[in-house]
Amino acid sequence: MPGIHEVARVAGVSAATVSRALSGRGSVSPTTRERVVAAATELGYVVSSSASGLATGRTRNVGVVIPFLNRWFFGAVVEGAESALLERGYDLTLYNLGGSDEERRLVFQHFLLRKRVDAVIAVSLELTGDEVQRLIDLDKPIVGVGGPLPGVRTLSLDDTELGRLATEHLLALGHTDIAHIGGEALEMDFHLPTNRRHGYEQAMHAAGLETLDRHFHAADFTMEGGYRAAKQLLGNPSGRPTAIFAASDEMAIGAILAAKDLGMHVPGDVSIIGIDDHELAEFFGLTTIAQFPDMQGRMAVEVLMDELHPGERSEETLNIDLPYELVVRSSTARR
Amino acid sequence: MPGIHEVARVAGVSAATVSRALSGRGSVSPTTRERVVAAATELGYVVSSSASGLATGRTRNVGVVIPFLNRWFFGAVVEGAESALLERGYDLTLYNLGGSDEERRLVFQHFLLRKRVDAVIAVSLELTGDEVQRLIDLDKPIVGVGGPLPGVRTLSLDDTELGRLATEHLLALGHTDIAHIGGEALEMDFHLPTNRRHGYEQAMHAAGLETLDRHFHAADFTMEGGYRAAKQLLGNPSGRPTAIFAASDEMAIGAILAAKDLGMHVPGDVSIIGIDDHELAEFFGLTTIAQFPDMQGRMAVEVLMDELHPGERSEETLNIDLPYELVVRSSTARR
DNA sequence: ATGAAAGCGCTAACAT
DNA sequence: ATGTTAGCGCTTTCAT
Repeated sequence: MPGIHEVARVAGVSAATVSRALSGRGSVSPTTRERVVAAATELGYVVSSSASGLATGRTRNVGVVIPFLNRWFFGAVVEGAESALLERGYDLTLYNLGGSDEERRLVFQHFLLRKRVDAVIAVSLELTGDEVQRLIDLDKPIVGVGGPLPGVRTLSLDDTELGRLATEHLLALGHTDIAHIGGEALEMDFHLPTNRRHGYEQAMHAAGLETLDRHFHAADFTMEGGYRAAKQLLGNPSGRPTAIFAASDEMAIGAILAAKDLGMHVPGDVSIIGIDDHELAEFFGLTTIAQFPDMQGRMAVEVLMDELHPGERSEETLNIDLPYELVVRSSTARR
Repeated sequence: MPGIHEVARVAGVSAATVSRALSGRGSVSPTTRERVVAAATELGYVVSSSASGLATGRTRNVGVVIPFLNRWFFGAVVEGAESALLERGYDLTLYNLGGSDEERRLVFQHFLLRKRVDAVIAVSLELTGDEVQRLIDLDKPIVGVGGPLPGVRTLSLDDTELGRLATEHLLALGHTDIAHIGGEALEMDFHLPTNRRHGYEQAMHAAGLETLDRHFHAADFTMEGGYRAAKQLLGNPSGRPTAIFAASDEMAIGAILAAKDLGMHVPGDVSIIGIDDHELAEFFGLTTIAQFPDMQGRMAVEVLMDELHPGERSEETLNIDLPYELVVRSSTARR
């Protein structure tokens, strides 16, 4: 493992010049640069990130903190972030807070803080004021995905608007008996389920319709939860809704399967819409509102880079609305 | 951000003693240790991993290289590895090779090598001899999950045995017309699909049965692929199989949905078995052979730690067979 | 058991 | 444009 001095020797220059030539900082004549690059390549030289990090205070490494990895949404966000970081020469170190509170404490007390990361991306995580403060104290940029987090730049969806849009799609198709499968309000998820439900209620009321208690069921964002909720909703032949808006695609797919098991046709007997554009949505012909988690990961990286390398225009918006898009497939139809 | 000297000052000792007290290396009297720990806690001191890494040559960081993140199996492996690493005070930096060859080249030439990781876990990845050699040259332990990799310690399933077991389960239930939905042989997946198919063939032949060409379909390991393959297999009422062994749960679930769409009952008209114990398997009542990806991640970490901290007994086995288990649910039944 | 001092490999002022 | 030099913050001999 050759060091910078060996490269310097081979190229016939000083270590400082090698550093400049390879990092692009400072000026180096084209010819020397060429010789240095050649020497480095020949020797297979790669900088030591510890040494470079110690000297500069920058690690070229970003910490990504998520509540679980093994869900479609989170996996996709991480994937997007990873590839965006790689392009910029950054590494991604992953902190999965899935487990215990102990795990969470550890990550904050020891890991994030041990000068290993230059910045943090917090996905769907409600950080305590204290946790945020520690990071701010360290001068480490943070960006939240799925915020908002107090005092932190955040990318988030307008969940109320999403709920409204989904409901309006069903209303526009002539449905009036529209049920909603919502999420249980989890601490970690901010007010996502509540906001989507509000959007649903607003759209219903704006259309002059009542929202019935028996047309709402809460589930846990899984296929099985959606299946069970839909069985309840559709089980009683009298007064069953003609359309269901589920707060996630997995629940919506569960609802489709429940309808089928009840001998109903989708969308003939009941229209179903979800939110996500989950990888399985297309296979099930699910109409949904796409969010783009991988793009969310990429965007988070871009925001960070703005703060890390304050160059041209750095937007000062604290909270950025994420894009979404209605994707109409075959699970919704006119009444 | 206090440094080690500040802690030393507060505790009234030298920096060297702080280092010893906090790292556990070298001897420190219990009372001094206590004072040091108190001072460190009070100041909120955390070591700089760059400085520590530079001084010791160890980073307490492990690189995990995977072909995609956003598949159940890989997510689970990473989750398992992450939590095992966290427990041991290690970080995990993630390299997702999903994308281009360029991405892969970058990761190997620049990232893994830039002295940022102490070891590498390669999941379901066929590394070239050259890639393996570079890592070995750097004295970085590697362990493969889903190997085998040439000259590398590997954890892997006996896929032939898995194929045989799944098939034998169906045979034991009295089935003789057993079809197989296999995987396309992908470069990245070693010979996994081929081996599972061999197991199927061996079990059939051992039972004195023929394997029919029309009872085999290859798919792409997705639900949709399994759905399509099953439609082919079951579409023709004459000569249709009474049981299907799919090489993955996602394909098996696709097959269940296909059977239902054809008006067939599972397991009444057709028994279906998969491999994985995917998170959705229970919901679909799928009989399957469980592999335990999160445990695979944990085991990979343990093997690495054995090499990183050669303590007591370090097994010299190059290739470790992973455990699996038949999980019988409601998708298989007697003929 | 503890301290002093050398250095891990690089970068960034400062000179030239 | 390039070289010299002084650290970055820790760990680890080597003394004591």
